[in-house]
Amino acid sequence: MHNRCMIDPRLITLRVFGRCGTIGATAELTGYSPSAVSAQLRELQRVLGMQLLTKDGRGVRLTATGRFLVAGSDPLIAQWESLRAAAMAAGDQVQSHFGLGGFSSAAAQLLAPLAATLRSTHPLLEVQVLEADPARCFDLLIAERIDLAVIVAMQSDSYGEDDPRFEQRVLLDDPLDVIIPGDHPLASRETATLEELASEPWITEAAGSTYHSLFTAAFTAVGVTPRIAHEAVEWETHIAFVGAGLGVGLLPRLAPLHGAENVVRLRITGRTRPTRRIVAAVRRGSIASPLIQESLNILQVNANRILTERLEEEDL
Amino acid sequence: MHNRCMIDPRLITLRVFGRCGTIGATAELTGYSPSAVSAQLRELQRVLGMQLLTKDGRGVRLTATGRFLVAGSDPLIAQWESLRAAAMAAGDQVQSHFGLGGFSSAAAQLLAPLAATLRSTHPLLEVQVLEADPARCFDLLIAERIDLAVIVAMQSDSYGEDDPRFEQRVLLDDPLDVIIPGDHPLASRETATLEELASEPWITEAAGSTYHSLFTAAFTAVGVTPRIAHEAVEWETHIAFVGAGLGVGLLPRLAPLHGAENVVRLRITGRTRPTRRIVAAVRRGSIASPLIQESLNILQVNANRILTERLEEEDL
DNA sequence: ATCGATCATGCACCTATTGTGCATGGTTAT
DNA sequence: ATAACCATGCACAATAGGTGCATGATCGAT
Repeated sequence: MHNRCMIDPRLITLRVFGRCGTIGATAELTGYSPSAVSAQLRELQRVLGMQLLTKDGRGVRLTATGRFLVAGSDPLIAQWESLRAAAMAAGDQVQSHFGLGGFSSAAAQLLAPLAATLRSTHPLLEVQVLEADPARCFDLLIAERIDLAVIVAMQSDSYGEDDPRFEQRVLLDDPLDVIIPGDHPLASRETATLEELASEPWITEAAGSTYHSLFTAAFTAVGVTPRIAHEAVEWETHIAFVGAGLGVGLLPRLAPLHGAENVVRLRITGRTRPTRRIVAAVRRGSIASPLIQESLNILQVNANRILTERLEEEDL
Repeated sequence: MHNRCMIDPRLITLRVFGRCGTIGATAELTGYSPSAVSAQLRELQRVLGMQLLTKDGRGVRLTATGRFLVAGSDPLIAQWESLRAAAMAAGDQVQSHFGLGGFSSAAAQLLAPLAATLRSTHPLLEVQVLEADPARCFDLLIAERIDLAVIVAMQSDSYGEDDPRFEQRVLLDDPLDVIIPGDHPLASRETATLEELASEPWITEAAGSTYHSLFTAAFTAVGVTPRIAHEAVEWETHIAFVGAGLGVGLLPRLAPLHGAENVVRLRITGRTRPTRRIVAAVRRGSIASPLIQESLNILQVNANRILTERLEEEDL
């Protein structure tokens, strides 16, 4: 649990606190107890001779100095990651621990094979996979719990493409299919357009969730406002709802149907073909690390394999 | 003893090892025991998954990866120092520990007043002064045992003016006087030239010492080769030798005669007036720190005071 | 060759840093 | 007013990290 190193772990903790703003959340994210986080930050202030935190209501918040330190530590972390990566590459060596993070369908389709491959090619490397949603993946990267995350890119998120803390690389654009009940008028079709389905009752995630913004973006692009009938979190649930005839929904191509009863998957055609962009994210500077490079290659190969399999599928 | 922070202390230890090449010397310099240094470096290799050391005869030496890491850590350290300095300045705060280093006459004339001033202006700052020769001062800076050093600049040394690990600032040029026995024919003079004293038996430090290079440089500048009769380490000893009539010697203006018997101090005039340049050195990046800035100002004020007192003296 | 010096390292042991779990006190929302 | 939440202090436990000494390996000098 304590594989952080080189940069004082208490500074890492401070950075995490800088993100989530409360001791409790910091503890949850870092894997420490709240008392430990509190003690760490107190000790950090003592050793640096800086006041970093102030009481604020029932919580605490960063002082100006604290915010300054958090922001200024970005290049420091990046520099270290970069140095480590270069040293690894120069010495043709590989670290002993490697943390991966990703959301469910990516974890199943991309992360699992990656972990398996790494496990066989580097027998004495302990690979750890954490399933987490994209936002949490970024937090886990900051907390140095994981070293590489596979996530869906989100424009609406607080982590921009050019965040100084991360480097990102597109792996694949995963199209969204539409799933409809088997007894739906369009069920015998192969493809459909969003316009054709505009008046259907839709099943989506709760507002603010990972895919909701993708959902709304897709429909605003075609200029219609879908009627949201039901909300579900897991794809399993989406599928079940559709199977029960409650409505229609979007399902990423990567998410398998598992031969669900009474559910048909249709490709979306027409002007707007919504996709989710799946990217790999690492801490800035670490991208040159041999292990990261190897992982990215494996991911890319898998992503390409998936894409070509789809093409062959379509050729049938 | 363990005020190092933020950058993993084991990396600091590795850097020190990179300089002195042996575990024992590293231990001496860092203040750890040899076992501790050995264990630290072993642990560092484990946690980084890199092989940094190799057996070499009865000792160990850095691998290519190790050297790479040591060299590459320079900017990392500088970046941290810079960040800390900026945060300190931004928050108008001051660290809790401050280490000073310097050689004897600088320690007496410049460092002691500095420490006294800091002690009074920052009552809860613990100031530590280490007397050490210039080369060791640089090592102590690397080892993070001290934060600021007052040293004589040496062109022949392995630490150049532009070393990426340090920043240096000239405090004052301290002229070298000549000291001769009271019964010497020139004893009644106020000044002398090096040429006039070329044939005297000279007292100097051992070859390779801090001042020996200064000594030879002065005489090569005037084109004569002095006869070195005796060697002494401490100025006290130099003075005693001269007082005993064993020869003549050079003595920095900053080093006091303490009313020694039978010794006269003469200013050196003529084409070549040897001086030793006294500079302050800090770890790169830390120069913006408020405490460092304040210290440098105090040092500069003291240096200027010394210079003006000399001018007034000469006016008499 | 032999002996002594020099180095690094392993081991037993000790210390103090740093973690957890629980209780407490202050602060906000219902 | 009461409940929920948040940070923190304290007793206690684990463990990282230190010292000192003994050991083994290598080199230089006699």
